[in-house]
Formats: sequence, C-alpha cells, structure tokens
Amino acid sequence: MLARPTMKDVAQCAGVSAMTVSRVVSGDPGVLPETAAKVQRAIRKLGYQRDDLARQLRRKGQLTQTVALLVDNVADPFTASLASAVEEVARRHDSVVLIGSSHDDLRREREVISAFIARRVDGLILIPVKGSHGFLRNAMTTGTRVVCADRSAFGLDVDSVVIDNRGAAEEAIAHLTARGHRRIAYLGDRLDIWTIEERYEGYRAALDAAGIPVDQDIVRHGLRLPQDASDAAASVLAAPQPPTAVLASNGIVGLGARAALPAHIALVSFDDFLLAPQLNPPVTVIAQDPAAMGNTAAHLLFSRIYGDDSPTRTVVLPTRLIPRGSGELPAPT
Amino acid sequence: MLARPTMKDVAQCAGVSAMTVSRVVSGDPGVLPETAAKVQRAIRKLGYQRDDLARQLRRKGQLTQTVALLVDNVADPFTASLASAVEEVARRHDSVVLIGSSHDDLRREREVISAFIARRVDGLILIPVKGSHGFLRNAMTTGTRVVCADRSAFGLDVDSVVIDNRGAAEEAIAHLTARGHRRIAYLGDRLDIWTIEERYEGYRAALDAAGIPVDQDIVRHGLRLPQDASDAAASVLAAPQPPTAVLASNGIVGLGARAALPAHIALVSFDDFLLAPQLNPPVTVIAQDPAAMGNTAAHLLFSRIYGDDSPTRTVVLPTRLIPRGSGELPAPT
DNA sequence: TTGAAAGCGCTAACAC
DNA sequence: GTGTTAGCGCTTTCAA
Repeated sequence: MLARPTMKDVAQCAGVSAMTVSRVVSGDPGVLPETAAKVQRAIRKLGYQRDDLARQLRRKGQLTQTVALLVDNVADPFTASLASAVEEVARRHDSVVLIGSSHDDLRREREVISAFIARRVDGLILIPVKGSHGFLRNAMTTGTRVVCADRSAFGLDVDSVVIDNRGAAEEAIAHLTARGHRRIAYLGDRLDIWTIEERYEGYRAALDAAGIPVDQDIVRHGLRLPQDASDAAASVLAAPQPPTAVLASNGIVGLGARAALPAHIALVSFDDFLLAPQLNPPVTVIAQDPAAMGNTAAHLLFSRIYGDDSPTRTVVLPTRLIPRGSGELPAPT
Repeated sequence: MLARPTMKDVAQCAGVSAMTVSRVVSGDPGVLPETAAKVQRAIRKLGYQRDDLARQLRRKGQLTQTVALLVDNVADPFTASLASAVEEVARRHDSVVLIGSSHDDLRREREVISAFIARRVDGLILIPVKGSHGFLRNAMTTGTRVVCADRSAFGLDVDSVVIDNRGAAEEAIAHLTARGHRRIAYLGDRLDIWTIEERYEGYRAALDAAGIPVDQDIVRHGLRLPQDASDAAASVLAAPQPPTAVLASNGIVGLGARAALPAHIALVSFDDFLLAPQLNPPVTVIAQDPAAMGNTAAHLLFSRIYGDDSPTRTVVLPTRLIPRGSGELPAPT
C-alpha cells in the first residue's frame, strides 16, 4: 500500500513549486499553459488527488462543502425520499451529505450530531427527536446552520419545514363524520413524536367540534410496526362498541391496520403509499410530499449557509386528502 | 457569529498547555484528575469541540472514521434498507456515512466518488454503474477500501455481495412452466444494469431449457417507472399471441405491471414489497434481503479497513421465492 | 505529569 | 507567472 501522494510530490515530479501545483489544481488562471500541462502530467502520473481535509484546515472560515442529515430512520420510505431530495440540492451546491438515524432516541441523536459537528459540517438538516436540543447551541453560535424538517424542535430557533398536522387530521375526521361516522378509532405511532402528537390533537379537536366524545377504548398509541397496527386494529374492533371508521397516524400504521380491517370499515391514513390505489377498497390518504420537504429544507439550509441572516421561518407545506374509496364508506345506519 | 474555539483557547482559559488539553480530550490517562477537571471546566465554558479535520491531518495513516455509500438511488426502498444497515454497522465502528446517488450515470458516479475520496473516506460501498471503474485504482492503491453491493463491477477486484440473479430468474420461470405456462412475458428495467442483465439471461436460459422460444413481442426493456411498466404490460397483452404469465425484473416494474394486468394473468416479480400479500391476487415474489446485503457489505468493508488482506471474496446471499397466489395461477388450457 | 517544538498537506499573503 | 514564508488546529516526539 503506497502513501497518498502530496502536492510536494507532484511539485517535485513536475519541477515546480507546491504553490504552482495548488494553483493548477484549484484552476487558478494565472499559470502558463505549458506549466499547467507539466503539472497535469505529473498529477496523472502519480494519481494525485487533493486532500480536502488539509485544504479545509488552511482555508479557515471557508466551507467544508459537507452537510449532514439526521433522520429518525433511514430505511423509512418517507425519509428516503426526503434524503434523496436533500442530496440532489446538496450536489448542485457541490456538497456531500452525511446521513444518520436517531431511531427516535435523544442520546443517539446527540451522539451522531456530535460526530457530524466534529467534522465541521456547514449545516445540518434535522428531524428532531422530542427533547431538548440545547446541545446544538454551541455549534450554531460558531456557524453551523440548522434546519428542522417534518417536526419542529421545541425551544430551538431555527428554520423549519413542516405540514399542518393538526389541520390535516381535523380534515380527515370531518371527512368521516360527513359520511355519518360517530365511532372513529385512532391508531397511532408514539405520542412523543411531534407530528403524531399534533395529529392526535387534531383528532380530538375534531371529535370535540362534532360533539363526539373521545373514547380511549378505541384509541391506541405507540404502534411502530405494521404488525402492531394490525393487532391494535383487531383489538379496537373487539371493543364493546366497535368503531365504524379508523384514522391511522401514518403510513406504517395505515398499512398494518388495512391488513386487519374488514372491507366495510372506513379508513383514512396519513401518508400516501404506492399501492394504496390498488387495495380493496383503495385507501383514502392524507398525502404529503417528502421530496418537496427535503428540497425546501435543503434550499433553506444553503441560503443560511451562504449568509442569509433574516429571522427564522417556518414553511408549512400543503397536504392533500386523496379520496380513493376507503374513506368514503358510509357509516352503517 | 463567534469563531469556533480552539485547543489554544481552552488551554489559555484553563491555564495549561494545548498539549494537556489534547490529552484530556483524547482521554489520555496520564493527566492529574485536578488538571483534567480544570480543563473540562474550560471546555464546557467555551463550548469547545475538537476539530476532527485538523486531527486527521496530523494523525497521518490514521482513519478518518468516515465511510461512503454510493447507491443508484437513495429514494428507492431497497436502497434505503441497505443504507440503514450500513449506517448501523458504521456506527458500531464509530464511523459516519457519506451517502450519494449515481442515478445509474457513470459520470455522476465518478464525480461523487471523487468528492468522497477527496475527503479521505476510509472505505466505500458501491452499487456500481455499468462501465469502467479504473478511476478507483488510485484510491485503492493508496488505501481506500472498496466493496461492491448488489451488483458486481467488471474488472474491479474487490469484495462483492450479490444474489444469484440468474438462478433466481430461472427458478421463477420453472415455477411458471410447471404450471403449464408457455407464453411468458418479460418486463424489465434497463438492460445495462448488471442485475437486470443477469435476470434476463436467466429468463432466456430457462425458456431455452424448457424448449420455449424467446419471443421479443412479449419482452420489454428499459422500464424505469411504474407507469412505464403498466404501459409495457398493456402492450404485451396486445400482442398477436398474448402471454399467460409475466416475469417482472424488479419491484418497481412488478408493481406497475400489477396495476395493468388482469387478475387471471400469472405474475412473478423480483423484490418483495410490503403490500404484496394484500393485493388481489397476492403477488408471488422473489424476495431478497437488502438489510442483510448492507450489513454483510459493511462488515466486509470494515474488516478490510482494519487490515484484512486476504484474497477478495464474493458473497452470494440467498433469495426466496414466496408463493402467494399470482405466480401459481395455472395456464389456461 | 506536563510542556515545547515540529510538522501533517494545504493555501493566504506577499515577494520577486 | 512563480516561489517563499507562515500558519490553519491538532498530535507526535522528545525533553523537563
């Protein structure tokens, strides 16, 4: 295993100074074409590639052209789309993306972010876990830009890109009550996730508004896997007064619930998924656009990185209730 | 915006030398507890965090504890699962993960990898695009480890983790011919993707073995989106002698085909997807395990990073044909 | 146990 | 147009 060649090596090989090599590599125009050619030849011969770590060190105050993305779970399709959009924008800004998962664990989130900060990332897009993000203060003070996506972080004054979770849930419930439903179950993910909490609050508020009491017999929280949701669906159906409709807090839950629900029970689920139209009945969803979210967050981040110091903004992206059949089933009379 | 505090700042604040701070930060035991406490206090007071970029520079030959993952498309669920597994293993080795998409474009692949190499990644996991990867030679010579996942790279002597694509396709065709099918369409993604080429070869070989001629009237390539696949499905059904069964080269194609195929046409698709069992008929698939693939690739990579110099290996992970109904429909007599 | 000096690979600033 | 010098923030090495 050879040592990585340095500028000095190239300089020696080309018979010039290291500075000239630096100029050539950086595309500085003030070099004679013949000199540049000599250097290029040496570079090719030695297989030289500039060490950006060393470069960054000297060019203080400059950008490392690296941004970080911390999501709850990289494997989730929603997150994957968001990440893809972030990567696309980053590439257009000649930056690379460090990615990590918090798995909704604050300690892990802090560890991973710390590793990112130590590598001097220019900015961080974060789907924040519930809890205090005070540990980000230092990094932000010294120039690391932060943008929250999907969830907002309590007590952290940064740009955010979210949807109106509460409003969307209210819309879903109104959609169901308009079809005569008065026993509407709620099946949800962990309540300590900001989006989920908001959606549940919307569920409660909408029932209230319709004069329907919230009945904990047909409410389930903490569902993480499709199987959890299937079990929960079966269990609310076994309640003394079973529901005629179900609201699912997210795609995973909707999917699991769908597998366990009889076809005549109405269902509205957050998050669109590819096969939703092909199920029987096709699933009515509240669709959001993860790519738009990633795209928006990344654009916000880079404008901050490039010096935008205006007051922090919260961008609320629209959602769309897509009626496909499962949400339009009427209540039995 | 303040400047990031340095070791010197901490040293001054604590009344010690920079070297002592370095020892404390690195957990060197040879420091008096009281001295260490003083330093810790200063660190907290200033919000100091070590600059790993500078650290790496001095500790030559040491690892940057950063690995890179280059996939075809981050947004793809298969890829997302793989990435998640890689990240998990990396974290256990105290490393972070740079991620990028090639979008099956060689030029872009090279650009992104180049950006990774410039940041001195310890290793790279790659889903290689078709084409020459000679540009990786230099990096490999100077110590960057490379592992291929999902696809093997022609002429690149590195560890690989793949499945037996050809064999799995043959198994699928045998599964269909055993049920009397002799008109089996092939709907596939781009043929210049190694896995797809192998699968198509398996399709042809299995038909040959069964004495069935390959008919280009019911073969389609280059399908990238579900809609492409739906259109292709409709078009092969309109052939003079329409197929009674379909093999789909991957999940996206299978999904699109499913939407356009009448329920009586048999279907076997590569790649399992969450809702496959809930479709009507439920979809028979050739399932692979992307998490196992990412996990295996990451373990191979880190063992190389830690100095394993044994001959390169190719790990072939098992696939599983899961009969769910759509692949067991008999041919009409 | 602690510190001083040197230098990792690169570039800013200045000379020539 | 090109070279020299110095130094980014850290750690290695050696001395005290």
